[in-house]
Amino acid sequence: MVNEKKHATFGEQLRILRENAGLTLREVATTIEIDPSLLAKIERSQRQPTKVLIKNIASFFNTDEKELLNEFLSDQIAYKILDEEADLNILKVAEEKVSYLKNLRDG
Amino acid sequence: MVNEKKHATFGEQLRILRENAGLTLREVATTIEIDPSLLAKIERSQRQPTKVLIKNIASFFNTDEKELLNEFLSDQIAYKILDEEADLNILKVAEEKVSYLKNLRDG
DNA sequence: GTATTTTTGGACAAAATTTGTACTGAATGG
DNA sequence: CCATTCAGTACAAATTTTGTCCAAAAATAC
Repeated sequence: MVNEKKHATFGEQLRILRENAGLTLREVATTIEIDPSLLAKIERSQRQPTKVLIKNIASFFNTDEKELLNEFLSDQIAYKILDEEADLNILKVAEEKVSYLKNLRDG
Repeated sequence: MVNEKKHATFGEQLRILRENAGLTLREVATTIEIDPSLLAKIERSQRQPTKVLIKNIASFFNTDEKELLNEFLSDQIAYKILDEEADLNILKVAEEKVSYLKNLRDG
């Protein structure tokens, strides 16, 4: 009862979307105009989607683009932490830096 | 009484270290064997330090390498959020994904 | 003032990373 | 069998990042 599917990666969520629609990689890939192999890699987080691609995916599956983009961005951060073996508390620090930098930039 | 220097960027902290030591860019740069211009850019967050460089900086200033590295990593995350104009809550999502992924990888 | 040193900023080649495709092989289902 | 789907590798092309050089600006000292 611990890890529901909620925090799957972007790729996993994409795969679920596709499988729920009962479509193959090729079917999705050709209509969004990329190589099926690339789509497969994206589903397995071996390649990163471009923003245009995320937009196309969102419209293909009729899901919210902004939400998909957020999923992708949080993926990137999660993977960075994993492969830097960084302490989770850098997230808190990062958050504080964001407001620090926003203050500098704006007010 | 709001923003103490605590959440300055990596570069700003580096600059503070250098200025507190009363040294010029050139002085620091030559002993850690980089171009002064590169060091200046790093202080202004226009270039990113490599890990080796962080190590050298830490040992030059006698500060903790791991801590400096964390500063740098949190910088990277903060800048990503800023230039993607991402919602701060992706940090929470990222944190959850980290444990999700760790679970997948390990147990 | 002007000379000297420090710092900034742009331009750019070199290096490193990422991307997307082609191709091969394994697995599955007729 | 044969056809199709997906995984996995290799690699050229594209993109991004890096580090240096140089000149201009800013600060400091004389």
